[in-house]
Amino acid sequence: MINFTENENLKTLNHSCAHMMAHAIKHIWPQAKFWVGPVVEEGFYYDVDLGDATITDEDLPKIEKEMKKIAKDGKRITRHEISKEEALEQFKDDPYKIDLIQRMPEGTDISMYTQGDYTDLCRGPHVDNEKMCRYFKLTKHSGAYWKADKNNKVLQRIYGVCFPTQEELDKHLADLEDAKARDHRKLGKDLELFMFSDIVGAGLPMYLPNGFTIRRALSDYIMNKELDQGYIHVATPSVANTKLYKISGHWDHYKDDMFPAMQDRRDPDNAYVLRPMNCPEHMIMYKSKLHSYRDLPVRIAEVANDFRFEASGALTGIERARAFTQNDSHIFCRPDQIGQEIKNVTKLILDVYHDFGFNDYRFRLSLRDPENKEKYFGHDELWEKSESELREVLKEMKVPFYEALGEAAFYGPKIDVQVRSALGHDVTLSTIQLDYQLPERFELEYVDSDGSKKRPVVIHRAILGSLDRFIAFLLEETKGVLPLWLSPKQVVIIPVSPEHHAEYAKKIASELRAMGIRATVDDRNEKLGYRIREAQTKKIPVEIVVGDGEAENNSVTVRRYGSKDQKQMSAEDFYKEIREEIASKK
RNA sequence: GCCGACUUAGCUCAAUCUGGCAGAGCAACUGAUUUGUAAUCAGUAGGUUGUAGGUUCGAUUCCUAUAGUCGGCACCA
Repeated sequence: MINFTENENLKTLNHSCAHMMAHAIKHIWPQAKFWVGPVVEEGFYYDVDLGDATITDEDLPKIEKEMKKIAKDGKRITRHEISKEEALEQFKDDPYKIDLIQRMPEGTDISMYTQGDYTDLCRGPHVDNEKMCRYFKLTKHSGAYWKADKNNKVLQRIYGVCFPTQEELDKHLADLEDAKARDHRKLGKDLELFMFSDIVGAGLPMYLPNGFTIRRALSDYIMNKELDQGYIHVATPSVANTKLYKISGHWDHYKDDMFPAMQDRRDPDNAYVLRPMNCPEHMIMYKSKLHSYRDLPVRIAEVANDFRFEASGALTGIERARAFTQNDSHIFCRPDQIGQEIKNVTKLILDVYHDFGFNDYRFRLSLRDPENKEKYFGHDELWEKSESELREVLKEMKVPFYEALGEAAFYGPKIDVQVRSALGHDVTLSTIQLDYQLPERFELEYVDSDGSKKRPVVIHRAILGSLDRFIAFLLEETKGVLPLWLSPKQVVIIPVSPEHHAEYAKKIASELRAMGIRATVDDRNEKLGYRIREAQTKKIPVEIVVGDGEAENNSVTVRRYGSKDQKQMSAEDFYKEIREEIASKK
């Protein structure tokens, strides 16, 4: 997918197109006042204040029509500069422009761009003439809070894309359509992986047999990886007393994002909540016995159900749900072990991504917002220390990363691994979080070599993130064609004649099942072509056809998903081949 | 939560704009057919049009509320 900010020519063109859209909007709504109209990864947008008017779906074609007219008219786009004072005078009736101008340094000249009867304040650059912006499409619109603050007025935001040629525009629009076909919500329905019900409730996924099979395979996979790395697995309850979250600090910081508490009917002092995360339980578990400095790190891991009352507008299939399953762990270590532990986790992440063949991900160092320090626990010195510890590890490991202010957890900075969903959402898949706060709040200790009590550090980490989000991403990456080892149905055996060959087909299936391979027989009374077609549309990785020839010499005819080639081989050879392939997780 | 839109059979969609008996394909079921690599034929059944109100002689269609879904915004420990 094209990133519009990466190509200077495309960026300029789209920015000019944003101005042309503003030009058109001004013709239709003369009262319109404009905020900003930048080029972003997915194209351009402009934020507009239309007074009491809001943009609806019907408005986009109207604006497009006016834009077409302006483009055809082909006015030159010209630049001139005025002083800050002149700008303030010229835009004195426009609070948005005043806001922008006032933030510019004293004494600087402000550049203005004029095209026909429309003039806008802008840094530029722009194309020479509006006629260059002929090949555009307005893609979506929405309300958007002024300055991204929900207490501010909602402006109307309109998104669009612009290309030098019609062909490129058409290609891009077709690509956007294709992306919709890989949406995990569509694949989840088509492949019968999971479902939702408005009676059960919004954001509460139910995994169907196929989806559950994938979850179990992923869960086994990651737990085995963790066992290799010295993790220990535990299970803790999905509800806890609110006291626990008062100690952890979540009650103050996170209550609004939790499901409402359940009050004990007999005891007004007791209430329980569905847990939004399982760190506090692991803290309590650590604290339940005395730890020697020799025993650290202790790596407590759990595939845990968590519940967060996400805003209704945030729910997105199983990518962001209100009930989900984290692949969570808390590493309790000595301060001198932090670097090595973070390195180990980073390696594990890279290892897992390699297993799944992921290439398109970015490490993000998530730091505190220096403008909003009161949002975070802990003093400056500790934050600076933690942030630089994480930064050092990434540098040392030569993992490319970028830094993002304001993305830290309230208790500490993070290393997040970001991926892009089919629809272009930037989501966190894996996370590593350094935490000095919870050990403090839970008064965790270990006995050091000199016999004194010391405070351990906690590293929170999730590799698959949540199984749910991971499945969503995996589906979109693979277009629903999962690797063999994860496929809910691995092999379907199709007897040429259900009447004559079903017995042999069932024999093959039962031999495969005895090896732990998920095999079924399709001996429905349908034509062979029909059953082949269904195996393909259900994306079953291996289909086997058996008839007289195969039954006679104990062989199978194998065809793989997406291929028209067939290969006849002995059943024994096939068993060997498929077992190796499953074991290799390819 | 905010702005905009959508919700019709198990699924994918018509009919809604302009109120007047709600249709199709696939899937399901029944029967015929007995199959060698992407859809065999015929038939049957399937709906208080998300839910609750309102307007109207009459509402899937118009209005209000509500739930869910979708695109963004905000949020995302």
